[in-house]
Amino acid sequence: MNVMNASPRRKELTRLAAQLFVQEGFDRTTVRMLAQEMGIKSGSLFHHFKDKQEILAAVIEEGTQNALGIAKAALQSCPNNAEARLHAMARAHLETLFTDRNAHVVALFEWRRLDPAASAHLSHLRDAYEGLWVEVIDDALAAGLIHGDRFLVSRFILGALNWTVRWYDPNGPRTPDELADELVAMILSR
Amino acid sequence: MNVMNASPRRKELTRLAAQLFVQEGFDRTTVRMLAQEMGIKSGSLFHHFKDKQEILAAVIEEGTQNALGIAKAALQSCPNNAEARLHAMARAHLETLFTDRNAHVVALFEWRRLDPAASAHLSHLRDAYEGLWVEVIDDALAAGLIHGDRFLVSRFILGALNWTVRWYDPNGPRTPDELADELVAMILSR
DNA sequence: TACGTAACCAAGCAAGCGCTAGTGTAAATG
DNA sequence: CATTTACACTAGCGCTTGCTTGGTTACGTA
Repeated sequence: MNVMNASPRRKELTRLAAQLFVQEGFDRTTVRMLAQEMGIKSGSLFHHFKDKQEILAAVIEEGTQNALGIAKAALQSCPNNAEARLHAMARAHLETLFTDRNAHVVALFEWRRLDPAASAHLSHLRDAYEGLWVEVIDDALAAGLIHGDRFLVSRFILGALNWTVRWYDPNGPRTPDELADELVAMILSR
Repeated sequence: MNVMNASPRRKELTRLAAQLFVQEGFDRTTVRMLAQEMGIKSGSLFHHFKDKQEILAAVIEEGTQNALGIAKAALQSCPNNAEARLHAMARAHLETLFTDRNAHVVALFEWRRLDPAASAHLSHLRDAYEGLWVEVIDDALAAGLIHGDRFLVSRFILGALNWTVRWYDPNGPRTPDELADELVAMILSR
């Protein structure tokens, strides 16, 4: 059963689930497929997770916690000026997006499959993450680095960044950091 | 059966299907739900479409054809300079995205549910549409309106635009045109 | 009147779904 | 040593799924 634990075993199972959810989509991933990937029988799965929903919630929670941690760390260990912080957030976003790709793709594209309770709980986490962005963008606007409506600017930036999961090839010539820098360069006023 | 026809009846059914696919997602939309929404019984559905897959393909084809038409018209009826064309494309993109919202949301988020044959066929249509964008962006780069890598710039712009379906409220204070103009303003070099 | 065709329906099949119940077992805990 | 805990198993229930079957109805055309 284990509602909120995070045993190594459960973490590993969550990782495998994320992979399958990305490959097949949440709805098409059956508990039998999950169990097979995990090397157990489908019945055994419900020892680790209360139901299929909880697996989805675990995947998304894991990914978002991770993103929050990486972003906070990036902001603390970067020069304290608006431009550096903007770069740091963009880089952190893409870094977490591609090191933890499966979890984030699930969070981005399967969020609607969460039941209301899980969605409410996880919304707080996501809001905390987006709060970091709002701060950084406000600073950049105040510093005159970019202009426009703070709401629109942040949505456009996050949209451009999140959409990268649809086309970016990690084995291609560009690193995620280069991607982040190119985007920031594109929107900086000069 | 009717593989490639576009009778008024079929068009209307396709429109209703798009709405349900957005509401519930393709996988969660059952043929019984579709039939009920259409005011017929589930068996009758297969008189109009060969299978559930074909309904999805019809929705996406309809939407993409529409987008292509609107974009071409917009480009032809706008001043022949790089900046005007960039504005026109961005506006056309958001116009079609929100007048034909359901079909486009399906195209963006349920594309992977297409079987390989339908996907191959529809990819050509989508490539034709993206070809228009590539032209316009190349012109804007050549004119010095924006800078950066042509590939990255186009992906970032399309990402920011497409992501709007996740947050934009058509009943809010902003029009799609204003959205498009704000995005173009954000990336123009000055 | 006779025919062709588009549109529809009632009924149901085979397959697959999430999940439960009950059991076995090895390791950790008292 | 006795008990609990963690993890895995088998078997299958109850239900829904996409789709098929075999037929009826409405209507334009010859």
